[in-house]
Amino acid sequence: MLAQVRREPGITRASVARRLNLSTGSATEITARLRDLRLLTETPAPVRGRGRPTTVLAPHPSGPLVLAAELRQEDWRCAVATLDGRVEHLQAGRHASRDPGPVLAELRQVLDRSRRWYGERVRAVSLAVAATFVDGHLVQASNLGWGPVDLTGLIAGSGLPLLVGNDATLAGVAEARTGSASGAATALHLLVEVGIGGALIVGGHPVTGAGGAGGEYGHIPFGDRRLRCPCGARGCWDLEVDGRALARHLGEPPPADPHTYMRDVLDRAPRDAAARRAVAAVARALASGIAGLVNAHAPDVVTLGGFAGPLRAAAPAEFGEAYAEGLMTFRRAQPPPVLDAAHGDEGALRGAVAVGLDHVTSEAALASWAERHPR
Amino acid sequence: MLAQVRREPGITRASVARRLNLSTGSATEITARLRDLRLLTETPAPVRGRGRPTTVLAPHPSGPLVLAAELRQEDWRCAVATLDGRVEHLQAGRHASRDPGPVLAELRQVLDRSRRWYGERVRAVSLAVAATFVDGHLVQASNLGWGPVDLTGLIAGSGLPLLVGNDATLAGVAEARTGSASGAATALHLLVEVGIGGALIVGGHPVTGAGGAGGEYGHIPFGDRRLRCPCGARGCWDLEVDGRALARHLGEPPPADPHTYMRDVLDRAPRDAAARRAVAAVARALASGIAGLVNAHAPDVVTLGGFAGPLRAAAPAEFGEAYAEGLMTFRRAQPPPVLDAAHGDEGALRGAVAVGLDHVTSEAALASWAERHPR
DNA sequence: CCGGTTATACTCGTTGCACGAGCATAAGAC
DNA sequence: GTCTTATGCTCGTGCAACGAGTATAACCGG
Repeated sequence: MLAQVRREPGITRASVARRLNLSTGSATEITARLRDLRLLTETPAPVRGRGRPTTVLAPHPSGPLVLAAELRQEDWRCAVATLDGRVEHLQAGRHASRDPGPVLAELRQVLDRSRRWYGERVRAVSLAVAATFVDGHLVQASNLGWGPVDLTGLIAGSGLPLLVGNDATLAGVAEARTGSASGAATALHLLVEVGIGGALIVGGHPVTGAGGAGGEYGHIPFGDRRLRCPCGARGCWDLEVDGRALARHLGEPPPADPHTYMRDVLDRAPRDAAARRAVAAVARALASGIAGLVNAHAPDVVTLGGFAGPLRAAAPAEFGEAYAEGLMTFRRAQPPPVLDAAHGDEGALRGAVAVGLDHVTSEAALASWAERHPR
Repeated sequence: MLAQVRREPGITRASVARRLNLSTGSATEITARLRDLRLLTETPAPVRGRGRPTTVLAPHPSGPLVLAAELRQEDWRCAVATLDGRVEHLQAGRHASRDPGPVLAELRQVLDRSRRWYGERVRAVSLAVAATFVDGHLVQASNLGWGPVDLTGLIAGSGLPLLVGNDATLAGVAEARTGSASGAATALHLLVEVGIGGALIVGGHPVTGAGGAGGEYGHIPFGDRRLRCPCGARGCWDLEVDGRALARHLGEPPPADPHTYMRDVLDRAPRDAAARRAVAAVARALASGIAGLVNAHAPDVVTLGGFAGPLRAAAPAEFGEAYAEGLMTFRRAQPPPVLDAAHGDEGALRGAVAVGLDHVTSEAALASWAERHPR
């Protein structure tokens, strides 16, 4: 029932019962239990037509919460979410420094303040970072210029679970749950920022492999094997689809900030033929790689985040052509649609919220919540 | 409990109870129910040490069965399996023709005979074919030289479910359940025959995407973009890792039968320097692609089927080097082990059995079985 | 304003399933 | 021959959901 409330916030009790094939008796009983546990409340629903009015199910005003935060290249954000998945932004800011220490100290302050404010209601803290994680440990964040960093200090002493995840993976989760890929059993999300990240989402859950270290789609060798990637491998797709690739095509030196560089080139592409050609080449590399991944995984839908959408928009013909050419013939009749992400740059944060709520509504977490709120 | 019996055939009732944290009362009750339903039988277990002797749980002698068959390039096989996953081969033979009609007619005869013999016990028919399936329909079997073929005729009129799957995918399932990758949460299986197929197996289930059309790992563009693949795309990995690739490296024309050709080249590689070099090049292409997939999916283990194992064995140094070079630096400390498949060329058939048993032990199928065997 | 219609909620007895405590049983150990 | 150990069986208990029947709250039409 909690899952249903999350899928359709503002749903009425009667509809939930229908969706879950519950008898009215069971619905009564279950809602009463959830109300007593301070998980849900019922408020009279606006009446529509005949029949006895039903109630709208909503998160309990003193029910569990998830704190979610996102660390991006230049800034950070913090938000709080209720059981229905509604997100309220709390605070945001630019990093005070390029080093992990001050950045984490600032985030810790914000999290501490929020925890004090919401008290026992906070049941999990969920973090999205543009970084590679192995077994919940940040091993590398090339975007932020960080090596291995211990994030557990952010909530040390609170006893709360700290959930961490890659930003592209979490954005993919958000798209699959409530975004452009909602309803798709298998979805592929690709996020171009500096390099390319992504995730295959099956049944709403990312396929992240051993230790959650999967989703490094940027390091599949779709590119030129003569190019060495900072990751250590050769021919990485990463090198073909971001600002560094644009600079190579334009015969310019590698940009210090590939992110800003790409924005500039995309901006001037409509007027500048050379920029237009470079963008088209990158769009082709993106589309042809996507086609390869579609061949391998047959997603129902592909979603594009970050610069991936604008790249396609800037060279739609080349993108479409390379996508079609890269597909196996039998897939060309009904290729998976390639859609722009619905969540924009909120995706990673909303994905972190989703994962946090998954945890909070897990069997075990609900049991521990029930112990604290007896009767 | 049925799942546990399948995971550990020959397990005793007492151990099952321990594994599932069942009280002795529940174990008594559940086994009694399953016995009455003709799903399990209990036979006295060989005594070991003190204590009251327990019983071994085994499939009921008139319990449900799965018929499994595999269609390969030149031959076919048919087997029957009980709930504990034990497989008994029934019949095998070479194809009478290269056309689907006679081949399917022969297989249909064999299946019909088996169905008559086992009667109502047969609850599913599961098929492994070296082919691409979309929504359960065979759309292409380039290996067999078939286009779209309707397989439902194989069991028409029986009312049984026909489960179909790609051979590489099913072999991967077998490896993940009971083979070299058993216990791995995420496993990658790669099968080299003509071209390369594979599957990512998460929690024992293949990630097959929309309509089950995934797993076409051979058509990821890891290769030379100038080469056009029969599949319609360019630069497919397929073209780099099979007999056709060996022929290109040896400067010979594309072989009519890449399968036999590869066996020949592998055979003479120890004596023939040119063959050795060609094999090494192919082993490198294989390993470097595997490394790319490991970067993307972070499997716990990679298993090699078909010619993939022999290719590595013929050029272990080159394979290992290309594998390591293709990995992201942070993965090199503990790269996923690359193991030869444990099931050999039985993999696909055993995978088909596994999928068939999954179906037979599903909630719905057990309910329908229970209706037929009341009390 | 009042019975009829409709949609939903509440009550209560029933059912299914597993648990746990206590007792029974079958083997080896002393 | 008893003791110990491991397991199986019986039975009363509890939980969760169901279904049938009843109650309630809105609209509708006269």
